[in-house]
Amino acid sequence: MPETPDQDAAENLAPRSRNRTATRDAILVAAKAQLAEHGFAAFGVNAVARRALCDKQLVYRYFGGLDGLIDTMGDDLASWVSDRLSAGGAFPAAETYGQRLDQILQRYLMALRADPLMQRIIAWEASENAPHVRRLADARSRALMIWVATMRGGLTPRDGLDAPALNAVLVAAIQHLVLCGAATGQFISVPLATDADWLRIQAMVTRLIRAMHD
Amino acid sequence: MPETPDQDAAENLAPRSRNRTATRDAILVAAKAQLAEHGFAAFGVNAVARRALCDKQLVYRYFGGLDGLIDTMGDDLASWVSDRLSAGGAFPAAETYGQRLDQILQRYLMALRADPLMQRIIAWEASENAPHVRRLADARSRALMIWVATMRGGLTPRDGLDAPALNAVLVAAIQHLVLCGAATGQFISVPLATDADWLRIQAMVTRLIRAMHD
DNA sequence: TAGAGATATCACCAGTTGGTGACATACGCA
DNA sequence: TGCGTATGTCACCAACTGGTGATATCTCTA
Repeated sequence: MPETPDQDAAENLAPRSRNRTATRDAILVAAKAQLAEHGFAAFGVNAVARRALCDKQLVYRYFGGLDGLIDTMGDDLASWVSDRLSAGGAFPAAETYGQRLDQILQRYLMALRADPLMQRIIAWEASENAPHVRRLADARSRALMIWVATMRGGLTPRDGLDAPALNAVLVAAIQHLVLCGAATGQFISVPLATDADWLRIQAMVTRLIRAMHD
Repeated sequence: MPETPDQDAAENLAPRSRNRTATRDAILVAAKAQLAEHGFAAFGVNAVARRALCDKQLVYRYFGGLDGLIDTMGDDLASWVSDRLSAGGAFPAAETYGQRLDQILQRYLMALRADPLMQRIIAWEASENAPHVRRLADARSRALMIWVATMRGGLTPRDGLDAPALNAVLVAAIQHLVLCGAATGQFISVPLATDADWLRIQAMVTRLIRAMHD
């Protein structure tokens, strides 16, 4: 992921002096920002507290440590995911399952590209199997699948097609390309920086879905 | 990735007392083993030296620090990649570019599944953009592309197909699925543990290639 | 206004990290 | 044989980590 300049300054507006819920929120916000900007390698109690401009003791008091904090982030994630993914408004009508799947995956790709926090969580998920990561990843995965189920409507895939396997392949490809694109701007010599670059990938996804579903 | 029990014992056979090249090799072996087993989060001068059963000072003396060590690992990687990928012997004859691509990707998937070190490097590559990681990743990517070019033979993709984009999508999917499978044993509810699980994915890859190339 | 309870801060711990300089020891060459 | 050098070891540094107990300070209630 690209290194962004530190902006460890206070990202809280209110004075928030001696206000428990406000401090708690500030810590949560700081945690998300820290993870999004600096990745899981630099994610810890000290870093979060420093960023939230409060003592790390409060992280222990209000969340019971990093694990509790991560769990809380996971709880947040559900609504957050659907917010981000629904940001583009309702889908246009789709006649086939394939068309709807294409709409879903295109939107997922766009949302993921614009969302460093989600990228970081996915990268974390693919790198480690520590229990807290699992919980975060599960929360993310669950939220995603609920959203997909909602968006699918009454459409069903055609017979003789291993739809779950196809979905896995396409979602995995999208996630990996977004991660690598964010990190290095390319993938096996295919550029992944500009919108035009991504249009090639998006077109390929559409083409693959058409070939399998139509 | 699954946690494997520590086997930090000596993985060196010879007494290797006061033998520079042997010590150097031992450090290199230890570095690879450390990265493969415990991931990049636990990868550092201290861990490697501890594992190689020597003083960390020697890592600095013989490699000029972690960066030099990683660079040397990258140099090794080239031959290592082609060794692993060529392990299955020559490919059977292929009539079309699509058939050959399928053979290549199937073998890549198998090799990757069996290779924790490569998995770790890929995960690292997708997570960070630090300069040393870049060099490792570049070495890996370059070796892979050389191998693919060699294996491709004189076959060419058909017109009107964005072959690089298709390759990017398929390789990305394979890498991501292998990573997530190794870490959690599944991906969006599709199991990725047994050989039978992977057969579903492999069949889907074949099907996608056929649809695009034949 | 006085006190109690909540909120925040500080000081400290043991352990780890990356990194360096000084020292001991064994080997090979004169 | 003795000596220089390559090899290996040890001790140390500052900085950081996760984690905890004691203390200060504010706020609200009685």
